[in-house]
Amino acid sequence: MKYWLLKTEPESFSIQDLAAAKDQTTCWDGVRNYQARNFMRDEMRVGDRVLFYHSNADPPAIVGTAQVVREAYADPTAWNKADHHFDPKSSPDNPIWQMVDIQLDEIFPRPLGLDELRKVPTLKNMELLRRGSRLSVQPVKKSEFDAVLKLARPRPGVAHKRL
DNA sequence: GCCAACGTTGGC
DNA sequence: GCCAACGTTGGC
Repeated sequence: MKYWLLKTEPESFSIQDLAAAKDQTTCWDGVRNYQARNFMRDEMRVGDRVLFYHSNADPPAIVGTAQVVREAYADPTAWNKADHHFDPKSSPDNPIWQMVDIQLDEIFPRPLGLDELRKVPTLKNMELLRRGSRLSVQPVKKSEFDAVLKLARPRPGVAHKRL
């Protein structure tokens, strides 16, 4: 099983939006970066765990977790002229861009801001915390994922409430 | 709103 | 295939 971090601007799609979605599931459309697409297309598998990150937020923070429930398939927003992420190079015959489906696991009791994450030794080399890191789909190490979960729990050993 | 850090584009 | 110009991302 692999671990990932997905970025989203909460103004366009937040973890609260995911919680309100049908089956608490959404397609992750709009990715228009080849490296990010390749991670989704080539490596993401059903059951992989996802850290949900709010960028351009106050504070920028990891706000919860999700899991992959459908593997990569064509992103139709790329061939919709009216869509903000329209790409003329993409078509139903040659989709280029792909997306996965994710389902909410939990919203953390509190957001884990960048400043707090930077204090955790285990997360020192996390891609998210690297200077100039802009990739919207990032691999996360198991040790990093576990450290984030530990930070999110109110107290060790207390089971979290599942939504 | 600034700007550093990237990715992409297009002339050559 | 180089690389300058340009656009975007995203923390601050």
